[in-house]
Amino acid sequence: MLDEKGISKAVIARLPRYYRYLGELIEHKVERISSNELSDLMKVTASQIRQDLNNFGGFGQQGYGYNVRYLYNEIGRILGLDRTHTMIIIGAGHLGQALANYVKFEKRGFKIIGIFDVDPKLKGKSMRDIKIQMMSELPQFLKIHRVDIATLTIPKDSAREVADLLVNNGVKAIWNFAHIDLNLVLPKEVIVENVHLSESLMCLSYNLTHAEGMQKN
Amino acid sequence: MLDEKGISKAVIARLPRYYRYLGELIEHKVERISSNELSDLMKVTASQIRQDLNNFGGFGQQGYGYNVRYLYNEIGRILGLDRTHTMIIIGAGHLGQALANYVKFEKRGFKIIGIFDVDPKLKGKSMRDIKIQMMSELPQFLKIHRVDIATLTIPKDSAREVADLLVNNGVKAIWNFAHIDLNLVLPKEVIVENVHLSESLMCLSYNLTHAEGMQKN
DNA sequence: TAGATTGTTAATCGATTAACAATC
DNA sequence: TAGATTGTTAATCGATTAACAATC
Repeated sequence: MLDEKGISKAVIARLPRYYRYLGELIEHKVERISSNELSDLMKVTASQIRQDLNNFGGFGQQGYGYNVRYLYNEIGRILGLDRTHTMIIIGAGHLGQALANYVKFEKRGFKIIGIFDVDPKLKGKSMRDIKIQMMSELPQFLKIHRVDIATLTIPKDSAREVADLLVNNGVKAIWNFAHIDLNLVLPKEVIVENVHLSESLMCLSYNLTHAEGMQKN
Repeated sequence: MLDEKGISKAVIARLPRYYRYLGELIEHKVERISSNELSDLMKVTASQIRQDLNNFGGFGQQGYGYNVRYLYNEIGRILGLDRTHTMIIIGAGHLGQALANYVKFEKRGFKIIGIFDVDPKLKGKSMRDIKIQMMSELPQFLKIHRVDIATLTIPKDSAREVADLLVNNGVKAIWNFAHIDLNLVLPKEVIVENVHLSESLMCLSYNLTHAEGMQKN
């Protein structure tokens, strides 16, 4: 396996999309594909596909192209989808529920082992066979269970405090839906992936407002 | 107002974050800020801040910096947050409910005027005073109401068909949560903003898997 | 006025695309 | 073998950063 260090964020962000298209090709029983055919399908340059993949190793064969299933598995491995990641969800509101109920995550190896909320009304209730626990039970839970990823679907005001608690109890990665840049306030070795839905909607609004004069890039 | 055409996606994507920080500064009663102070706060270069803002006009003053509230309002205007956008939600599952219940969208001018689903069990039920309607009622609804944005929180398999229906009935922008690149299958003048949550989670997984050898950029 | 800080041009850096030799 | 297509180097393009004159 070649060195996978120093890969740019842009490349990494494209991998899941390659993975998705390859998965669909498998569903359609396609066995091999050239960078040119994939380029047509995904509307990116063949050059970019080859460059991106060669960051991680030579997965293709001259004169043949890429074996779809092999490449799919390799990208899955690069993305860490060949392992199981344990996950907890903090915040059992609608968004937390939406994520907890999203079955496909389980299929990709993200196993939800706990759901937490501050609301006493939710005490004892369950989501997908997982009992909702109170936040006060979280520290003890973290002492017993290894948690790879904590998903934060809580209001921004409590996000920092909760994130600190998680990090102090050994959580190494946070999937953050609160409107705060947790990466700036947590130790830099903690992995934070921010999902800012309102910012996505604002970009849509920008494009809608400035329609007709299509922006480049 | 200066020309706002030809702004790169990277710049646009940063505007909501400036907007958020400026909003917080207003909450903290900060009246003025220099690109250098904002740079410290947001961990981007002062140069980038000045370059980004100057794509849209000179909002600052030499020797003074930027007036926080003025800049906030200007960026809001650039993002189209000074108008009201009508929005419908297609798919009243957990994610659709999460978005429908997110009060802040309303505050920013995104007004939900309809929620649709295929599930007859949801018929007659309401979310935030908005009655859930059946998909069969959608075409008629679109003839009566101007819809700026359609939010798609439905499975990927029906997404394309529904998107076509929306576009054929005059919807110009789609906020897409289904795992399909609708921008590639719809007419190019239709504005599509994709939110692929599973791809975000995969990036997190990548970083977790390759931790210690931190990636650049 | 002097000091501060912008707006903007120029320099650098990195990412994307093109080209082609290597090779299946 | 001949044709196809990769892996990889080189060229281009665009985005970021640095520098500084303009000016409040």
